[in-house]
Amino acid sequence: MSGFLLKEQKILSTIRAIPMGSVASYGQIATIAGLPKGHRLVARALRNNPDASDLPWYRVIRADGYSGMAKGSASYLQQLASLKAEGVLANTGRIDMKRYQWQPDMDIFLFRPQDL
DNA sequence: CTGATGACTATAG
DNA sequence: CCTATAGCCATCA
Repeated sequence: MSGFLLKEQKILSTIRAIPMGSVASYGQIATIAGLPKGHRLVARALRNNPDASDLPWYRVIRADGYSGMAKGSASYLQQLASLKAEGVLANTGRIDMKRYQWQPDMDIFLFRPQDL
């Protein structure tokens, strides 16, 4: 058994937590899953589970706001269609991360002077 | 063991 | 806006 499988489950769980109408970057998913340097693992986890049910894989995009899929591929087209259906895809074909990037309860990341 | 690869990213010019 | 580069880590030849 590889420890990677456990990480993979955490990654998939995190992706399942992305709310409708929001998107997350590979690096963001990795960080939330407890793998700050695991962006590559997120990509691998998705590649290993292309048909996992209950997995909104299309909400995972690149940090620059574009799809990571090969342009023109079936997955690429499906991802764009799904994102457009949720109303997060701009006419330019690029996602406005400032507006639609998933913002979970960030309290744990905020600077809290009273804790120092 | 070594080097290449990938549904990636941040930074620099 | 663009390209180049280093860093990343599991997997494969």
